[in-house]
Amino acid sequence: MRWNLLMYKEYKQLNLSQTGKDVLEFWKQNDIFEKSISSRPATNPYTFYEGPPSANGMPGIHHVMARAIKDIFCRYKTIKGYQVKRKGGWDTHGLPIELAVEKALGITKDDIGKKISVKDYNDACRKEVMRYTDIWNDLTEKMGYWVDLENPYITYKNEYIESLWWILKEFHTKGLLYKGYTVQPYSPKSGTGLSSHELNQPGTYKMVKDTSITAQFKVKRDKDSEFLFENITSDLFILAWTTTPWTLPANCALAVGEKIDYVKISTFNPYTFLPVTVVLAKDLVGKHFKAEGENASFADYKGGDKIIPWEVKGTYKGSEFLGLHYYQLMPYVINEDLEKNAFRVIPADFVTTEDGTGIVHTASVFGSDDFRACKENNVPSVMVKDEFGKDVPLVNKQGRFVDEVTDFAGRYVKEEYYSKEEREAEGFKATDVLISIKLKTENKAFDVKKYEHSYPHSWRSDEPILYYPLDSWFIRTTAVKDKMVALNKTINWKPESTGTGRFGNWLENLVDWNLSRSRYWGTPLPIWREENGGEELCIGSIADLNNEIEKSIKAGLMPESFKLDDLHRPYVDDVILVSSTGTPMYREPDLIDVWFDSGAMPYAQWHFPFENKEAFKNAYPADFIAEGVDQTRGWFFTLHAIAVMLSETSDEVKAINAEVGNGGVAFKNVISNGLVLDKNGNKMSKRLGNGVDPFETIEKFGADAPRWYMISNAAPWDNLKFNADGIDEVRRKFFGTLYNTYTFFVMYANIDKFTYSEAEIAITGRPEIDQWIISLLNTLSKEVDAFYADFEPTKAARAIQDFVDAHLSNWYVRLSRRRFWRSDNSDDKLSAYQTLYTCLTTVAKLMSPIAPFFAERLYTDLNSITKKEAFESVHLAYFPEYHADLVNAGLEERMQMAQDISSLVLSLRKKVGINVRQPLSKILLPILDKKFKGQIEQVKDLILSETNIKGIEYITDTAGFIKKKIKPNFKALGVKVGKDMKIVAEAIGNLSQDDIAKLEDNGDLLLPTQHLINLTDVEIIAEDVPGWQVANLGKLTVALDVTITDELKQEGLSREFINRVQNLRKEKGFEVTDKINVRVKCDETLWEAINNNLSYICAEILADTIVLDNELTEGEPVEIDGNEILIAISKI
RNA sequence: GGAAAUAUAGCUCAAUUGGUUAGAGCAGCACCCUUAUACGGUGUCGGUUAAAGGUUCAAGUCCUUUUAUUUCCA
Repeated sequence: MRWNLLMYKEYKQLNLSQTGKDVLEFWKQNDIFEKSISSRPATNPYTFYEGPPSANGMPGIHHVMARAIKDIFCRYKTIKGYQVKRKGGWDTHGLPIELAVEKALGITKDDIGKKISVKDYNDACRKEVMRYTDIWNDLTEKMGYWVDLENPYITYKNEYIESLWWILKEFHTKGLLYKGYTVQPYSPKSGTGLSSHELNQPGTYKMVKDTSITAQFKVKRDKDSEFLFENITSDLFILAWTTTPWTLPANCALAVGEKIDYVKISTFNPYTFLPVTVVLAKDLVGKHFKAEGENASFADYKGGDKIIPWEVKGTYKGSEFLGLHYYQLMPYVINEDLEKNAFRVIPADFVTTEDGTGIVHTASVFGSDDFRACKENNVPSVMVKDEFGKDVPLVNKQGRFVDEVTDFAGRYVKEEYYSKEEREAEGFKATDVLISIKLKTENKAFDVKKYEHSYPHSWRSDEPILYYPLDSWFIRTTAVKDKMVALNKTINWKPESTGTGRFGNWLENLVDWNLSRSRYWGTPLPIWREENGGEELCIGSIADLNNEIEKSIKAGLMPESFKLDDLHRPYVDDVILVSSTGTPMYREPDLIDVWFDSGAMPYAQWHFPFENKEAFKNAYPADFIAEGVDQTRGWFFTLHAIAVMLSETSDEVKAINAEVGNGGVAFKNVISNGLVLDKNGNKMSKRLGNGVDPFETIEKFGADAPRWYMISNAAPWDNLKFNADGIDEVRRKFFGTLYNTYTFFVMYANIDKFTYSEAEIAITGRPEIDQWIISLLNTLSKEVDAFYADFEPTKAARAIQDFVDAHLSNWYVRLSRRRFWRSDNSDDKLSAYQTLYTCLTTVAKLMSPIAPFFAERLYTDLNSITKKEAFESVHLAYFPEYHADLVNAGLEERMQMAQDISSLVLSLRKKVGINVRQPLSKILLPILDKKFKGQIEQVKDLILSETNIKGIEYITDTAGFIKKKIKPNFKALGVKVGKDMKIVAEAIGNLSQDDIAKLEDNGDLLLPTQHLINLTDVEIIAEDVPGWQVANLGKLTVALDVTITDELKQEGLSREFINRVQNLRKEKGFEVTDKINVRVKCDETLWEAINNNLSYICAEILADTIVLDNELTEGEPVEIDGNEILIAISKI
């Protein structure tokens, strides 16, 4: 490596991995991240919220993706001049952590408090939760994600919890926090609920044989149901099937599918032999009726006959039944509310016609679907009052019927809950069987049989679980539903569909937020209650709590020495408060949903409102957040819900919202990014072993290439199929090209000692090609700015990549190379340096949000020599300004023409087999319109040098030389002729060369179809020049003169010779500035060619002399035009 | 079962928002260029735009139904 302080750094090769490490060190040594914040005015904040990761698992490559997106916009806003503080955070509570600890300690949930104290358990959780912190921090650093890791918020800290309590208290005060129940899997034996995680344990579901009943629900005859009684004489029943007959006393509704077809059938009850008419799903008739009985004689039927006659009396849609009332099947419990609002038909989306009758018996308290359906339709539950006057279900917590169910009082509802002896005793019958017998005799059962199905069992006791209503604390989110929906519409979602669809629909169907979790490691619910549930106190701060504790101590309920240092369980459970009447109040034992922890981070990260009110105000709400789409109902929801509710309940938040002009949202812009799949589109998982290790990837490619690959390949919200080959492609194509461009620049800049110390040459005074690339560069800056601002990083990356590859490297540098070689220090050369320098530094800035390392290296390598800007880092610089006056559309257009024409000429050369080193005399260009010639003349030199052609001739069609083609412009014509398009298009296609000429002369033409068309309705191109080699692209047509004169031939040979000498120079390792002498042994034809172009050749190869030496023996043998020659070169 | 996303060349993506011969890159093949040594150029190979139906003068694009993959919820 040649390197001194005054020279630009040159590298042997592109090594992004090493670059990453070097730049990281540079950032660390110079506190660049801190400076990127401190150098921006605090009065111009841009707020980003970091969704806290949980550090109890290893990070994967998808974390690199998600965090790259966050990083991009933070860096972008920084170089746009905003102060972007980003506080890191850790999500530290929750089930995954508890499970990991249970696994590590070899215990189950049941052992907590027994084999291990809650204290020891929680200490283990506290340790576990930060287990991978170092690895996460390492990744954060290596991937270049700038976030404040020094002062993160941690959700288990007392201050954090205190903020959560404050929020809960605000909600509680306004009646938005209440105790209700949900139906959950419950094990009567162990007396606990089972989490969905526990239900997903292997072996939970087992095949069992249960008694199933198809029950007859008698329809009340009234004006709503009258239509159903048409043409029948018997009583009318709805058939509903259940595998849990014990839930029938609690029946409160029947659910139908609105789109399902149902039939009404007259027949006889098989147990009572009474005539009945029943309703069931059309598709299930075959399961309940024998084909032989259809339309059999009703008169001939005798009770007990095997074949029971039946007849279809009508067909209905489920929707027609909605609102029908029926008589309560087992009327043990009844009250006014039930009388009025229960025992009716409701719609439900879970009804199918796979089993049963297509009508579902619904007992709201014993099924979660049932519960939801009843709630949605405002059907009250069948409940009884307990000793405290509280509503409880018909089955108690031991799994026995309550006294009100007189016939079965005290009986276990499930056979399995009885002991083995009891079940084997003489005359024992399961409760389900007893219920069946009762219903049969009462003409309420249509069918009873054993049914085998899969049913969940408790992994603890191995007995079937019950779905059972359990106490839970809820946040009344439904109270602010409309506001949440309205405010969601003010949020900018990327992509939009997640906001309107997934999130919007979720809000439309909002239910109250179940906050309760029966665990140990989490934020405790700060609610204390009297034992009978009478008085209730919600604590909103540590001070409040201490106050209450003091009262309690005075009342003698707690020891004087008591002091609470940790708000977690078990300590907080030792707190017993005193009610206004002097009775003890105990804490509600639940923890709260961890999602509340993270959703409250805007407030709790600052310990608001206890501290940092200013900091909070300056960072509320977030301008931008980004997480995976799986957070839609997670973090995105909880942030939104808490923010909207606080905007309604909290005076402090209201005041701040008013001050900062916030309508009540927690975030204004949100990207929900997609998943990272493996290269075959499969989900990455530990089991399949197809995960990609982010550390290995970064070690191999550095962080920039993977970041650029992930961002440029697919929009963030599309799933990404991660393929390491794609990273390599990005490295070669984009970074490789940019690196080459830099290398090219510094190679000559170092030779010429270009340090941008000369005065700036006015852009308008620079050559056409410089003005062109500067024009494109400005257009690019504007586009990229708009893309970033619109949260479209993919479009930004693609635009930058296209500029670097197609325009900067393969056109600008390619055509400007000779300007850098010239040994004089003309303005032209200076222009070239200044222009390329500007392009490189500008590109560095534009790409810096996505590829922060390489951009840094590129920028600082250049800027540290020129000192053009005072910034020590590209991330401290500012986004390139857009100069509209430097954008020249006409210039861009004619340069595009030059590129197209060159490409056409090269393709013609290829077609006729004349390579580019052989000069040709001219090309012919048909003139398209008035400005065409002027445009081409300005870029003529570029075309000629690129294609090695001597001249351009323009031709017009006056000689009838050119054959033209005419095409309809459908877009323009469509508006004009509409339905006649077909005939018009055909007529235009049939126009003769003369007609076309007339149209061109007059500006319009009347078609045979009587439509008047003008020049804007069609596109006319010169298609062919008969007798010439011709190529077309769009409107452009190029004809090539393929005649090779002797003079051209000699020139061609000279260029071949130059090429061979240059190859030799390179082989011998000469510097590009070394001068040489050349001796050559060749035939006369070649020598004549060399001699005739001697000065040109010498200049090209930096030779002082070229001599013919037919005695030459050393030298290198090379081949030119089929002849072997010898060339010997030597440095002077 | 509900909601959402996606489906275009072997692979990764475009297609000016409805305008007529659906384009790039990669991979493959052939040739070429280069004092930027692997970036590039020219050509070649590759498509019933997931399927079916509809609206329209005109559909990859709009509508309906279906299929596949994925996610979230139940």
